[in-house]
Amino acid sequence: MSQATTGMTRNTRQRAEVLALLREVDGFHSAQQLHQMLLDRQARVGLTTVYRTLQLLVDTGELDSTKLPGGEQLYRRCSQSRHHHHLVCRDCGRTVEVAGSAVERWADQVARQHGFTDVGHTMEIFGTCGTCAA
Amino acid sequence: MSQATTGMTRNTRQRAEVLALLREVDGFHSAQQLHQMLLDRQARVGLTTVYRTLQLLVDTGELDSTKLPGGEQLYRRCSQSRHHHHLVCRDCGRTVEVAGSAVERWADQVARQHGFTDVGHTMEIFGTCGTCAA
DNA sequence: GCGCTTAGTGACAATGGCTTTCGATGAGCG
DNA sequence: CGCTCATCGAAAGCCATTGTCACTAAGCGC
Repeated sequence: MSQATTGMTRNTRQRAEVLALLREVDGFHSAQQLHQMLLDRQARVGLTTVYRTLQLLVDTGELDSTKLPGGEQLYRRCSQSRHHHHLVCRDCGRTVEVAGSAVERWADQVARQHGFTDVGHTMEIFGTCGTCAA
Repeated sequence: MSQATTGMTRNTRQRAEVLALLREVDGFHSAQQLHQMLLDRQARVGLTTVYRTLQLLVDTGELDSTKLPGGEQLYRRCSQSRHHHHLVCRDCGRTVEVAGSAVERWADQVARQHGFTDVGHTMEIFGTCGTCAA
C-alpha cells in the first residue's frame, strides 16, 4: 500500500499492454479510444481495466490528463512533470503544453485572499490551430 | 432569430416560473435542483424545459454557469456581466466571483503565440473555505 | 374575440462516459 | 507447487444531459 517506487504492485499483462500503447501514441486520447486501439492491436484488455490503469497512472503522476468541456477525460503520457496547462485545438485535438506559473500564483493568491485553503484549479485553453483555420 | 433585446421570443408560464425562482435563490444550483425547487413550489415545469431555459439564458448571457469537476453544471443569475471566474468551496459550494483580466490576457496571448485563433478558455479555482476548514 | 401558425412544452427514451459489482483469474511469495 | 489476494472484466448501474414527437398555447392577423 505504500510502495514509494512505482506505485504499481503487480505487473500484469494488461498493464503492460496499456503502457506499451501509451508509449507509442502521441497526444491526448480518451479511455475509450485507447481501449479501441488495444482491441485493434489484438490486445485483450477490458474497458474497466483501461479506466483503472489510466486513473492509477494519473494518481502516480505518470500520466497527464485533461477534461474536455463535454466532460470527457483525455490522457497522455507526461512530457513534463511540472504542473502545466493545455492549449487544445477544437478541431484536430492538437495540444500544446503551456507553463503558467503566473496563473498558478494568481489562483493561489486569490483563493487565500478569500480565506480558502487546500487550493486547486483547472484551466484549459481552447482554440482553432493554424492548420485547421485554413 | 436576432432579437438584440431579450433573445426570448415568447413569454411562457414555464419560463416565468424559472426566472422567478432564479430571482429568489442565491448561489449556484444544478438544473436538477432547480427543477426540484420548482416542483416543491407547485410550479409545473418539466425537467427538459428547465434545461432548455437555463441553456437559453446562458446563451443570452443572462445566466452564469460553472461546471463541477464531476461534470455537473451549475447555474445562477449573473451578478456581473463581465467575464469572470469562480472560486468554489469543495464542501459547501460557496462561490466567489473573481475577475481575472490578467488571466484572460495571458490565455489569449499564449494561444495567439501558438497560432491559435478563436480562443476561449475555462478556469475554475477550488478550495476549502474558511468556514468549512473548521 | 377567433383561428392559425409555430414556438414551446414535457413524458419518456436514449445517450454516453464512467463506476460498481462480483465471480473468475493469475502474479508472486514461501 | 499451492495459496492468497490483487487484479481482471463482462455486464449492470449510475446520472446528468439530450433527443423524440405528439401535444399545447403564445401572439399575430383578422
